[in-house]
Amino acid sequence: MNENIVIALVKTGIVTATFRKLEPDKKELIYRSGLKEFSADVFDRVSLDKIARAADISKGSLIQYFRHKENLLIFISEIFLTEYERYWDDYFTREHPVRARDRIATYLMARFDYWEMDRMEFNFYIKMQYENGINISRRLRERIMALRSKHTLAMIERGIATGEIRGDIEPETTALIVQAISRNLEISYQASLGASRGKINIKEAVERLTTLIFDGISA
Amino acid sequence: MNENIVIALVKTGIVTATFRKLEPDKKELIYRSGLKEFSADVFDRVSLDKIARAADISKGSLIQYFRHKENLLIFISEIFLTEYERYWDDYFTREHPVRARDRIATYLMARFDYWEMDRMEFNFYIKMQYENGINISRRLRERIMALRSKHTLAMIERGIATGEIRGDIEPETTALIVQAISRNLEISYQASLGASRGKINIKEAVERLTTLIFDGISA
Amino acid sequence: MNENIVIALVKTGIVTATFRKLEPDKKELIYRSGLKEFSADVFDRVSLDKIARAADISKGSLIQYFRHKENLLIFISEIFLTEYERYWDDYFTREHPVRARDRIATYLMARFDYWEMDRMEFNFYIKMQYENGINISRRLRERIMALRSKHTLAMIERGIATGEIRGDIEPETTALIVQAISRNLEISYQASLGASRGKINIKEAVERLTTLIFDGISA
Amino acid sequence: MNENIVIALVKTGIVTATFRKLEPDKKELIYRSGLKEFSADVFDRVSLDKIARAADISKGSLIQYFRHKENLLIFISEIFLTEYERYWDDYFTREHPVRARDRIATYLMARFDYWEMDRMEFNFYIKMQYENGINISRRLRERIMALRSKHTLAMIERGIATGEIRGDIEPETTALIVQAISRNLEISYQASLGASRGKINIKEAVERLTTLIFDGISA
DNA sequence: AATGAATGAGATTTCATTCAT
DNA sequence: CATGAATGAAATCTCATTCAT
Repeated sequence: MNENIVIALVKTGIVTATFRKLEPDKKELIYRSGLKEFSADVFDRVSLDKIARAADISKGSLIQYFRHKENLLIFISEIFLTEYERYWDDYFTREHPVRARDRIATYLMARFDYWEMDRMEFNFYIKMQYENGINISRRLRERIMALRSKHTLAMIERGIATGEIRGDIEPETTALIVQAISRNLEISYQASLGASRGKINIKEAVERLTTLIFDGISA
Repeated sequence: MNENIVIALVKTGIVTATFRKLEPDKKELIYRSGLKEFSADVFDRVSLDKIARAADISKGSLIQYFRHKENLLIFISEIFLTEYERYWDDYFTREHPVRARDRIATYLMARFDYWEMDRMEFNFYIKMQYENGINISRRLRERIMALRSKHTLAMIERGIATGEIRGDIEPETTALIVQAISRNLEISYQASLGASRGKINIKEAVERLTTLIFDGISA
Repeated sequence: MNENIVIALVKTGIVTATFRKLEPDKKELIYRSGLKEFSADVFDRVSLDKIARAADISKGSLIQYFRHKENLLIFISEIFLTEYERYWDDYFTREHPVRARDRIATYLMARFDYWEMDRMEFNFYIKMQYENGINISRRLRERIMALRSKHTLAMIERGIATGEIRGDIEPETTALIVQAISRNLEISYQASLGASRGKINIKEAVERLTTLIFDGISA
Repeated sequence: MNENIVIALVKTGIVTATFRKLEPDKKELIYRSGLKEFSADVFDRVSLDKIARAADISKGSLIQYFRHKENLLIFISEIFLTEYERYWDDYFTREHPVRARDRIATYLMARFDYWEMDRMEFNFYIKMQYENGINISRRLRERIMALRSKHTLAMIERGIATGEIRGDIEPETTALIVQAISRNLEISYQASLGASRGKINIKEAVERLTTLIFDGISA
């Protein structure tokens, strides 16, 4: 767990100094326990009792660390988002395929690679897509969306610059296509995880979709 | 309100015979009142009290008609879905543009026309996109998705038959592109309703997106 | 219990219509149970659980009748005050001694007669003298004080008019003497109830004090 | 802070030996911090956390010094009372007006002079007048009352001896008049501090009241 | 059949006190 | 001896569901 984030959260009053002083393992366990519960059900039905029990601490301690339920969710969202951002920072500093087409396909694959690393974070992400009535989740969604827009747009614009992607359409619209398809694929994928027909083959799907995105569906 | 659906719901125990005997107006009012509340907040935070008050019946009656909260949501979902299905049945029996490209653009526009007819149903639909922790909403989403897949697929296959749409890619994959983009547009549109920047111009967006879908993003 | 007060309280949202419809005995029992608990301890330490148990209803019902703890105390205060006011309205419409001195002595005695009728109400009154941190009790104190000021002042002014009471001092100041002494006597009396030395003999005390009030303590 | 009192409190187990060993400044600061909080709100709503923070010690230390919250209040009450007693011991050893009337007026004024010296102690005293549900405050009230009775009684009896105050009434009763009026004045005064109409002019009020006490309200 | 009063499970939150370091 | 983290009892309040009338 990124210590700097925790420090920042102490400053904004989301978590208490007491929490910060916990052993890293404990902090991590609390994060994981919360993540699990918030992945599994709607905000209102997540009970602090259960999270406390899973993290092997008392309800009183949990409330002492975060002061109230909302802060706990904010904390989890922040940790989640930080790790997510770092992953993409790493990703984009690395070298990538030169052809726009391959670059985008690789990016789409990487989206899934990330979730493969941590299934629970994926579930949390999906749940936050659905969660409503709580601003926290909306804010998280927007921040993730903004991050992705930034990346996608950069790729599109570079493609336009190299003459690989058409310039007669606003890059924002073109980016939207990529966004829509990847988001949809994610959700379908998650649904397929629980379904009987078996997992979607992501690699194949990404290849086919990239072809369609680039060449269009026209004959 | 479609009487046959009510009869079917009585059989499956979702609504009681007592409910069926109510005057059509009353049934309709109960449907609308529930729709409104379930559109406005998360399942857990919707209170039967409020719905009953809006429908001008007692909480006791409400529970007597549906036995419990979940059944009320199932009932609403079923009515909602039935109307939705009928709309599309009507739509596809009517004559439509001959070019595949226009046919799909017209279809996308019709998706929004539907919501324009009844804003509350749109809100309910969107909320159900987000609602989770309740299987009902998942089932509703899947059924809507299946319905759309069926329609999209039919259009795609006809396009392949007429040689307008490429046949080298599975029609399911091609359909997925259309699905993803339209779903994304819906959600962006709903977000834009509440935002300050003003409503998205649906007609223009649909045209641009159709172009991209058909011709691809390649230069 | 005065039905009109309950109606008025329903209008201001202090009690619910449901409460109003209860049988008089039940309402009375709830009043008495609350009175008892609020007499016995500070607001924060009074538990709804205990009151509910004493009134032989569920905690849920109690909250349904009053919505929250504060309202319950307001309700009790209002009923208490209404009865108190009615007592004094009755008292002052009756005929009273003609000499100012006797009139005031009789009034002071009546103050104790009232409490003798209902010991629990007396305890509640005393507790409200002490309760703090809650505006309700302050308001109650002020209203009782205002009522007494009105009465005392009227008697003083009449005494001045008949030439029995000195006119060189503002009637408000003179009234203050009577107020201070009666209030003090009340509190001493209540303390003596629990003490070992035995109850104060109110009649004698009132006579002696009236003499001093009128003639002064000078030799 | 009077060391002897602390020693006595150690013996009765109200404070621990550890506390006694603290530097005088620290002890004083703890006293003041507690005084402030207990002046400001009801016992139950005073939090040890806040007192500890104000006294710049840990909550753990606070509890180690006093073992529990009640003891802290007892400690504060004792210190408060000791200072109060010493003030009056000093006061009565000094020379005072020879006329009974002036002696009593001077005494009443001195009551307010005391509070002027330390507004927070005054607030504490007033709060203790109102606090209930805690025996400590009752005991404190009784002891203050007893102290005052003693003083007042002495003045009354001396007045009787010099023939200035009537002897046909028990001195206790006569003393009660003085007590009642001064207590009432104190409470009115404190209320006037927070009110908009401005502070009561104590000197004038005392003069008017003394006149009434001595000469009576008769014309 | 309609009503709405009664219920009680369940959730969050506060904070004195215990206790390990 | 000082510290402050951990605890858990207790309290209010919400609301779906039961059930008597």
